[in-house]
Amino acid sequence: MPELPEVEVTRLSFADCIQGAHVVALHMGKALRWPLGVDPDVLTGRTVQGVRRRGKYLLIHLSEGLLLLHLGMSGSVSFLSKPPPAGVHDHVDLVTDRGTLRLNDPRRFGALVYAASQTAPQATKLLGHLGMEPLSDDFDLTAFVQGLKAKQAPIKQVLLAGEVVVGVGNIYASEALFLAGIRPTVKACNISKPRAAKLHQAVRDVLARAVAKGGSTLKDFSNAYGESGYFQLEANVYGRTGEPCRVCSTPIQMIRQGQRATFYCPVCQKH
DNA sequence: AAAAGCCCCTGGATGC
DNA sequence: TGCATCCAGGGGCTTT
Repeated sequence: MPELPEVEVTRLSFADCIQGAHVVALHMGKALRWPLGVDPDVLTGRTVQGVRRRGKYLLIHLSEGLLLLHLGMSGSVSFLSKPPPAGVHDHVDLVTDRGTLRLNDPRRFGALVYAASQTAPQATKLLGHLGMEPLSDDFDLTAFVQGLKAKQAPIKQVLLAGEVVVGVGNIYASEALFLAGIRPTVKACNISKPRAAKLHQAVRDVLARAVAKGGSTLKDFSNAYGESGYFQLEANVYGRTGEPCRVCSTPIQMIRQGQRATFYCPVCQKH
């Protein structure tokens, strides 16, 4: 999926358009990861009050209740004033009087879930365990260091798990660890405070840069206007197995951690 | 309690 | 060209 930058760019691309709109209908096609959890018809007439983001979830706040939208691995949304007939992978149409928010998701790992409130069980189940927001003031260095101290797992997997910090997906986890000079296999609790501080900064930097570039490292990502950002941001290690490190020319290595690929430079990331 | 594995699903790339 | 295999941005759930 889309990692945090892509989700944030997606949010920015339709939040202003849909704010204040009235829901006309909600059409759900093929099953996504979870059922909506409510009769779609009950949403008709409610007002969209705003779109926020928590981790990789988009929170579409209604005059009553909210919709949790996740793009999964392959989801993208578009906001259309005159939507063409739904294609095979278009699974959600949130029709409003300002336009239709359409979810296209070939792999259907995405989800749209209704929650009566942010503290309702449907919401807390998905959001309750999430860690700090890396691009907000919430991302406190001391709390980050303490969070890492509490984890025995390899740092790459701790970043991915989203319990310490959210939004770092498989690409940016490798990229942030490269920037911080940390080997992905190191136990999180064994990272010294100064090195954790470097990682803290690296996570912020890599995500903020990607947002500024329009969420660009993903090869088939496009925002709600259908504009794509095809590898505008150069990866240092991700997907570069065997290619020379941009700093020291050592071939980049690929390993597997928790059935996900991890890339690193064995020289720049010694431990 | 925490960490590791297991799936969900489809399409594109690669290999024989 | 055709078919089989592998791989992919996530993450909740089940098993160790």
